[in-house]
Amino acid sequence: MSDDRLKLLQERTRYEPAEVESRVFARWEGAGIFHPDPEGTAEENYSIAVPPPNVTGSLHMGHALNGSIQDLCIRVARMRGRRSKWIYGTDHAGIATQRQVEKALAEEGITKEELGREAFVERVWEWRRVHGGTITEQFRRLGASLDYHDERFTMDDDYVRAVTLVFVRLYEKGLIYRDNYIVNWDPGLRTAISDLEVAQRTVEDTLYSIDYPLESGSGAITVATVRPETMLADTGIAVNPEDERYSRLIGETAILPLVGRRLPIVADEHVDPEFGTGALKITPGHDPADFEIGRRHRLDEVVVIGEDGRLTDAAPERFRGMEVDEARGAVVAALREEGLISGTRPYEHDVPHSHRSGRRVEPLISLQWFCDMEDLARPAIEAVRDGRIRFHPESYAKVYLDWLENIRPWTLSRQLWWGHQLPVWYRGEETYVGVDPPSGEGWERDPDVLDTWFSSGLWPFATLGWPEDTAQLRAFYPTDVLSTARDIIFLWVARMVMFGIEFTGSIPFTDVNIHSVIQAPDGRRMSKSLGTGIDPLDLIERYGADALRFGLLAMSSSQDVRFNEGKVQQGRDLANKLWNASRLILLRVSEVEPDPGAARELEDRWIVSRLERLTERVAELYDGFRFSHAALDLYGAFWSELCDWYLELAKPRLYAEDNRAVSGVLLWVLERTLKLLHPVMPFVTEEIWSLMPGERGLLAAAEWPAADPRRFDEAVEAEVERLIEAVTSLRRYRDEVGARGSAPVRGRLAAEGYGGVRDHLARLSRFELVEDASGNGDVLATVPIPGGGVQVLPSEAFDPAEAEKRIAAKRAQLRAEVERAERKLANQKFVERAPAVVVEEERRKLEEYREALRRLGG
RNA sequence: GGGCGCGUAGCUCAGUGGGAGAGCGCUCGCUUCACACGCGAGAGGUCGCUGGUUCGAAACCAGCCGCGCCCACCA
Repeated sequence: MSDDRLKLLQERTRYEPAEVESRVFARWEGAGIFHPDPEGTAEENYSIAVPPPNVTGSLHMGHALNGSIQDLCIRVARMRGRRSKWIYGTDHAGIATQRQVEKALAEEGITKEELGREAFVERVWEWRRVHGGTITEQFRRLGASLDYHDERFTMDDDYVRAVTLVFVRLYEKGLIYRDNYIVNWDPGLRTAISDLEVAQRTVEDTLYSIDYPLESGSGAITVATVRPETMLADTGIAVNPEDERYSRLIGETAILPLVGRRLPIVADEHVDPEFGTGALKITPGHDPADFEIGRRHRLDEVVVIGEDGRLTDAAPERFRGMEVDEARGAVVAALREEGLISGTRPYEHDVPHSHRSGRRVEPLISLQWFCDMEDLARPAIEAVRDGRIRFHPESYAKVYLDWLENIRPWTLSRQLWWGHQLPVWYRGEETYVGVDPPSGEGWERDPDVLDTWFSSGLWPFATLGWPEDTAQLRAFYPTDVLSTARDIIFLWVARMVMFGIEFTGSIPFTDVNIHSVIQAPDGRRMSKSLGTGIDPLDLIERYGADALRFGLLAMSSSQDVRFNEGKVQQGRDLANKLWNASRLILLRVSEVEPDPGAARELEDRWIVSRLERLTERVAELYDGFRFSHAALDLYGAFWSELCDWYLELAKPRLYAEDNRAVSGVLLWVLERTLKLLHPVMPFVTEEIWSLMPGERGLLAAAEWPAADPRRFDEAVEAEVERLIEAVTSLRRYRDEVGARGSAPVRGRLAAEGYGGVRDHLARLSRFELVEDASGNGDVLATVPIPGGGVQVLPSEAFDPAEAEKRIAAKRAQLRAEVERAERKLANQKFVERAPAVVVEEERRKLEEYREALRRLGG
């Protein structure tokens, strides 16, 4: 080791992530291990496509968690010797990005309309040039081993061509079509949005009862509505066919107040006779349910609320041009005047809101582009049903299947400027859809762009060069794992499966990992607007990237989990402990090869056995997507078994003049530990790896260890287990009797089976074990240990009076245990029906307690 | 309305049929030559409630209470 590195080890008693991380990251990138050559087949290689972050976004806790998970997977695969590519890139994020730029323009006092489409789009590109690199830099800080050399963007020319081609092919297949259909209109963004971009919110409304006179003149039919202004677009009334109150009115006609339109009264199953008056006004133009009913009964479709949120010319003149809220008041007032409002009551219900703008969605009939999903869904359902794609946890397969089995058409077009413009041109009545613009004069291109998630659906293969048959595609598609939070299972995961199968003939990945949602510490959603967000970069600065990674992995066990900074601290402590354990080893060992075969002593064979088991367990947990268990098991095994016990047991030999044998074991132990921990904490492990003797290359590219069951040793584990129990028992005694400082308690070993570990027992418990045969006269107490006890003899270490009190307490405790076990064994049913081993174990314990009690003179 | 998940130590969470666990916090003791981001020893829980299955339930079943999320065209 070079002198300055040696000095660093000697002097630095704390691990300092800030100093290490950038240096280590540069070594990884310099070695090119994140950028595999596109060779071999996807079968033998390994790949993950990152969920592309919004191009102008910055790293939030969800990114940090999912980044930690994916990086762990990629690093394990890479160490297993598979050519591993973590596909990187960013998403143009249509609505989100357009809004950001619009906001920035607003601050300059310009609207996008003043700028014009072309100039506006140029501004967005400019925005991306300025802000687009932020999140990439942040992923580096996290240690993410993404393939940064091969960064994609959903608005790259190649990517746009792939998107266009997919649209054209689906159009040619007849799945994409243009239609007048009821859509979710976002009045804030002035665009149609899909069902998945709508969220229900509970709203306090007024439910109005309105009388609609019958044409026959024989009274009126009363309907209930929370949207009286939409009555101007009513084209029918529906009642339940089973509802006897209204059966005589079916086929009759009502007259729409304020408008005078004739409204047929129809029978439809959808109407709930129990609700309101049991009569439903039908507004096909402004209510999705009414739209369906209207189509079933061939009712007229009238649109009175325009895309600008104002009443259209289809409304009576006095209401035209009014905003919706204004119109509501005006309509109610007009109805009141005519005495047609027969009741009002407060009414709480769920109302669709735009996920993006937060505005109440205005359902209206609009001419949009749609994609029929049923044909695409069928094979995507099959892929999960037959297990070619597996969800982790499994329960999400059901969520996915339920959605696909009831899938509805997808509203594709968005009235935005930033995004993939539809490859559609019109000329009079003609429509042209194609990859290349039409020839001839007079064609006008559809101004709309595609839903952002349309291009996202192509992510795993469009990033690799599809539709060209590229080496990248052959080497890395299909990918292996897709990891994400549950909120985009439908928006993204399902659509990738559908598009993947449709356009490549292959499922896009085999395993879908759905990770926890991390909430704010108080249980609310973590969000910037609520002020509940916690910045992962801030945590990296305070605790280090390894600490953050460990903490996030450790806390992400169930569906939702509260952010717990303590877990990040635990990660920092672990990194520090690892650093210090390494200092102990590396500053003392002889320069020998790491060698588990050098394990001769009991404790050596014990730690080797334990680490082999840990190796097996960790691989199981990593492969089973149980990352929190893996992180915490590694923590526990390293801290307790390795540091608290093995290193303490090995110290005397490490400090001895000839420490070659133990050095071989220690180096092997360290090597194995670093490898197992590397996917969780890549920086600190890589740094320590570089300080180990010998020329060993990068840990990130080192060979992943396979557990060797031949080195499992139950007998040795049991023996050390006994030793640990005995040491703990003696230490407890010391503590209880108030033994002073490091003064040894004198004692006489009166227990079987400690021949080989007598010195360990004495040293770790701070007892002086003497061979004193001078009778039992001065035995102050007997401390029970497995297989016997230790007779305590007078010494300078403590006051005997204290000891007597303690023994009395212990006797009482043992008597209680004996009684409990006796009671259990007296139960005939237990003895007869419980498995023999269980009963036997209970008998064994009883004997043990009796024996211990007897030794204490009870 | 349907579905998923959660309710275990003061806090955040493990534990899915054989005597309640971890980290933090708390108490006591320790300048023990890797680490005070440390070492040692403790205290602390009728495992949401009620029934049931079982020799045995925190775990399995049923019902209830509370909380979170997703899906859904009762105006």
